[in-house]
Formats: sequence, C-alpha cells, structure tokens
Amino acid sequence: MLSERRLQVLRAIVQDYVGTEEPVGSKALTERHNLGVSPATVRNDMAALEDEGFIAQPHTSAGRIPTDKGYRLFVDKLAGVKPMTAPERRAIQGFLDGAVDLDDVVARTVRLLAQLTRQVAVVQYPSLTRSTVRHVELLAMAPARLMLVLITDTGRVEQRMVDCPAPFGETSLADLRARLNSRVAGRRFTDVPSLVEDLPEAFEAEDRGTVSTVLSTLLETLVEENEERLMIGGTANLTRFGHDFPLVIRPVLEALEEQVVLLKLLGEAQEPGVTVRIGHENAHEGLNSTSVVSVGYGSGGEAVAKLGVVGPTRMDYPGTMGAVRAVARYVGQILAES
Amino acid sequence: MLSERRLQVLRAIVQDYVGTEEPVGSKALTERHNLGVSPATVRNDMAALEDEGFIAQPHTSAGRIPTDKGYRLFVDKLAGVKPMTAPERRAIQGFLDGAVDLDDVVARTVRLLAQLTRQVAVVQYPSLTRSTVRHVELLAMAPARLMLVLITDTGRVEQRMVDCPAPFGETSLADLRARLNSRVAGRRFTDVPSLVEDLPEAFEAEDRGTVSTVLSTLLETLVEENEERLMIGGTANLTRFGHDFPLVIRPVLEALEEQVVLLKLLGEAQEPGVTVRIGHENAHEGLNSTSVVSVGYGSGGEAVAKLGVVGPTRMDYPGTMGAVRAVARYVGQILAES
DNA sequence: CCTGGCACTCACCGTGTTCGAGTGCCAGTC
DNA sequence: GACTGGCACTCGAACACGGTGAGTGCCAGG
Repeated sequence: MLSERRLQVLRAIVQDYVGTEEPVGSKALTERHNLGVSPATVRNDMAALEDEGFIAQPHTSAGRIPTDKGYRLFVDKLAGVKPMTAPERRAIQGFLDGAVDLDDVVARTVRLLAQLTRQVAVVQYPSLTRSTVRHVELLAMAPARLMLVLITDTGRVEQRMVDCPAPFGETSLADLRARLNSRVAGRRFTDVPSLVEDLPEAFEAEDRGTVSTVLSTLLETLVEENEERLMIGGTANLTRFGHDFPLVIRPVLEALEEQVVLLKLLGEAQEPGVTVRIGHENAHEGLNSTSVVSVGYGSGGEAVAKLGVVGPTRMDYPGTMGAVRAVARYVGQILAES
Repeated sequence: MLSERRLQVLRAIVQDYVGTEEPVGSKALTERHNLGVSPATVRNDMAALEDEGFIAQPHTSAGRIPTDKGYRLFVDKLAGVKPMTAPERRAIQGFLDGAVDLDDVVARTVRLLAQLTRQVAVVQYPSLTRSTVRHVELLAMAPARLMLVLITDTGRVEQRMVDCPAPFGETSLADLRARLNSRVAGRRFTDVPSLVEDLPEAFEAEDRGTVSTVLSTLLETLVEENEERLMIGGTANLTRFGHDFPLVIRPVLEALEEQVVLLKLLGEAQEPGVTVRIGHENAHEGLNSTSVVSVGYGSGGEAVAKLGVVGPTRMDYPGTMGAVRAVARYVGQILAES
C-alpha cells in the first residue's frame, strides 16, 4: 500500500502537470507544494509510484507524467468534485433560462458546457425509453398516404410517412386517431405494443390493412427513436489538445462524428453521479488519449439522458466534474419546469 | 492581357500545387507538362504572373503558389466542372435512396458530400420561406396549455408550447383547429399572416385572448424557423488541411459552430449554378484561408436551400464543383419524390 | 527513514555548415 | 522580338556539434 505522502506526491504531480502541461520533476514539486521533505525523498517516492505504474517518464532524465492509472487513482481517492461558485451557478441558470423549446435547451446546454469546461461537449436528447406518449396525430396527405406524428412528454416530436395498402376514409381516420390516443396517451413507450395489439380487430376488414401498417410504423418509430440523437459542440477546443496535433485529433474528430460511438460512450456511464472514463478505459480506440466525463440528467428523479465532455486525459478533473454535474442539475430543473 | 501560354502556365501551377501541396518551380513544371518551352521561358512567364498578382512565392528562392486571385482566374477561365462518372453517380443515388425521413436525407447528404470531396460538408435544411403549410395541429396539454405543431410540405415539423390567458374548451379547440387549417393549409408561409388576421373575431369574447396568443405563436414560429437549421459533417477532413495546424483550423472550427456565419456564407451563393468563394472573398475572417463551394438545391424548379463544402483554398476545384453539383441534383430528386 | 551530495543522462537550444532547388538576369541564337 | 542556355546568387531544409541544465539514481551519513 502506498503511504500517505506518496499519495500526496501523486496528487501534486497530477495538479502540476495539468497546470503546466510539462513533465514535473522532483525539485519543482518540493518548491510548489510544501511537502515537508527534500527532493531526494520525493525522488524515492516517485520511483515507487513509477514501479506501481501510476506515473511514467516520457524519456530518461525528464520529469514524470501521470499514467491513466495515475489519473484513475487521483480521481477516485485524491480529489473531490469542485463545486461551482455562486456566480458561476447564476450564470448557468441565466444562460439556460432563455430557452424556447427542447432543441434550444439542448443547444444552449452544449454551448454552456463547452464554454465552462473549455472542452468538447456532448449532450444527448432526452431519451424516449422512459418517456410517455403525449399524443399521436394522424393526418391524411393523400387518399392512401398518411402522416404519423408522435409527441412525447419531453416535448419531442417525430414524424413518419405511412403508405397505406388501401384508401382510408376520413371517418376511419378520425376513429383510429381517437382509439389510438385513448389507449396510448400517457403510457410508457414500452407498454405501447401490448396496448395496441388488438386494435385492427375493431375495424372493418377493408381498413385493417391500413391500421396494421400505421401501428407497425408507430412501433418502429418508438424503437428507432430509442437510438437517440445528440448534439455536440466546442470542437474548436480540440486545438488546445497538445502539440502533436493531427495524429491525436483526427481520430477524435472521427469518433465524434460517429453518433453510435458517442451514444455507446455515454451509455457506459453508470448511475448515479459523475462517471469518468480515462484514456484506455474508453473502448473506442480513437479516444484512447481522451477522458470522458459524463453524468445522467433528468426532469424528475429518473435520468432520461446523459451529457458530458470529451477532453485530453490531462484535464482538470475536479473542475470538469463540477461543471458537468452542475449543468446536468440545472438542465434537469429546466426540463421539469417546461 | 495575358498570353495563352501564360494562362497555361498558371493552370499547370494550380494543378501541380493542388496535387503536391508544395510550391512549384519552373523546372518541375516543364517536366510534368509539355509546354514546349524551356524553364527559363517559364520563369519569365512566372515573373509576369507574379507581377499581376496571380501567384506568389512563400519566400525568395522557393517555387510559386497560386494566390486567391490566381485560383479565381483558374476557376473562372481555365477549368470547367468535372462531371461525375457513371459509377459515381450510381453510388450517389444508391446512398441517398435509403433515406427514411427528412433528417435522414440531410444526414446522408452530409456524409456523402464529405466522403466524396474529402472536405467539410454543410447542408442546409430545406427552407421554409417558399414552403407551404401542410397542416397545423393543436393539442391540449393542460386546461390552459396548448401545444402547437406545424407541418410543412417538405416534411418538416416544428412544435411550440402555448400558455393561454384563459382555459380553453375542447370544442373551442376543435373549432379553432378546423378553421385554422381550412385557411392556411396549402398556403405559403408568407401569406399566412393576412389569412388569419380576422380569426379571433369568429370566437366568443372569452376565447379571443387564447386565439390571439395561438396565432401570434404560429406567426412567430414561421418567422423564427426561417432562421434555418443546418447540418455539418466531415470535420475530420480538416486534419488534411496543411501542416501549420492549430492556427489555421481553430478559427475554421469556430466558424463552423456558428450557424449564423455558415448560413450567411451559403446565403451569399448566387443562383444559378455552383458558386465558389475563394479565401479572402469570404467575409468571415476565420475562413480567409478556406474556399467555399456551394449550390442551391430544391425539389422543383426552385431552390429551397443550399449545400456546399468548406475546404482549403488549395483544393481540386473542378472535382469538388462536380461533386457538389451532382449531389445537389440527386437530393433534389429525392425531395421531389417524397 | 530522510537527506545532501555526486556522477550521469539526455532533451533542448543555438551555431555553423553544407546542399540544392529555385530564382533573376544577361548574352546569344533563331 | 521571343526563346534559350548559362551563371551567380539566395535562402530554407537538413545535419552535425557542443554547451547547458533539469532531472535522475544511488549511496553514505545523520
């Protein structure tokens, strides 16, 4: 087990390296932090830390930098979450308060997170999985063509075109609309399939084909939209990544464009509280030199989606975690109000 | 006026520089293109071209590179638009054909353009300005709270919450919904205001406040959504920009996040045909080292939106223009079908 | 267990040198 | 007059070289 002081040394190394972006040596450490011991002692501690794999030297006769394992220990044991100051909290709230609709809430959240953390922000749209159906609307576009509009309690709207096997009368349409809504309005997505199962039976034979088509399109939409959408921002902050540019940021940009990758990434975050994935802990190869800080957010007690930031492993973890947590909290409030 | 051969020299310089990314000298030029003259002659021509401001040398004793003005001449007079090959056209069509809804069309278009040109692609959502209203839907969320859903003929859906000054009955709601649709369905956005002006008068005094509120929200939505949305992709291609990374790509990334900037950029493209803005021709400062190739697209004869790519001034103009034009054409077809 | 001292390593920086691609100019040729 | 070959010149890129200093590991002594 590592002694108390060695942990302090590790903490100091992480803090200094995050600040200066340069390998930190024993002398500089003793000068900037009053550890109460000499550089030589620190050197011994550093050697021990290196044996354990918490730090490494880029080359002989250079200072040490933390490894992924070192950051992990730092995050888990050595640092807390830095709370936002009162002015910061006010700024967050003020910035989010002006949002007019769901898109706007998400857009503002992304910008805010990116600015606050000076990193790349990723915000998932509130999930449909736990959402309920607020309303289903059916519109006749043409005799044998309908538009299906699904509205959720989080304010999200999805639409699909439906090509009917046979023309569908206006009265049948009104009938279907009414029956559909009386069954599914207010219900959870997951409950919908069993609730509409027997609906075609209530209709004349000639309309059943169309009803079935509409229903299967509806179910499809419910499933499909569980592949959630997300918004990203602050990619310009990638330029502050390091010096060895193209090689590092290329795969990151590529990963960021693959929504599937990002969704999986956010999906891995476990409840509750802020989750941090450091460097190689990220499954996706392109993100091996980045850390992902994410957290769930939601309007009520339940989290309906996640948000987070992607940045270099060399990041200010306490501050980032604090910002992410604070933003999630306020977005939750905003969603609850609307 | 420049002689025929000097123009050929300029063309050769542009082509070589685009290919090699390195300043091109007189000797290399005569070797790669059979101009029928010696390097010395080419040198004289180059000196003339430099005097006119079409090419420049990064430093003394280096080859020449084209200036913005040089590219401009190249695009205007020396090169055409390179048409897509048949297989390429088939690939484009195949890729776009699978789209299920408007979002998907736009998303696929972005990916396609980015892949084809190996640059950053920008696609504007079909504009509402020239669109017509397909349907307006009103839903009661709470006694004094409505949701307004607007559906356009391009398949776009927008929703807004409306807080009513007074509770609004179910019958009044149905009445308003019916009257509203009979007036505005199929009409152009721009015509809507005058069409609904006198609508409150048809209602009881107690409901008029709510009706007015709904109407003003509707009009607001129409206007607001003219601030169009867009989608970008292929940012990873920015890494192939040049060697002096961070400085160049930072402002580009920033500009790309400012939708307003991009919309203005696309807006500047004039009909008809492909528009090319080179380097400093772009108003936005961050894009001074990029060129923008854009074109309008639309379902019918009219262009309803624009799309384009952003890349280094050192780009393959004929190829890029060809790809942009071809994609726009096929997207137009897809939109017309749906 | 901590400390001061010491020898060692090695990236970094500035200098100097060479190399060669590319240039401008000029005199000569068709 | 236009083109060409030749020539001197410029200057960035690449490489070699040595000095500097931060940082290290190790060891003997408190």
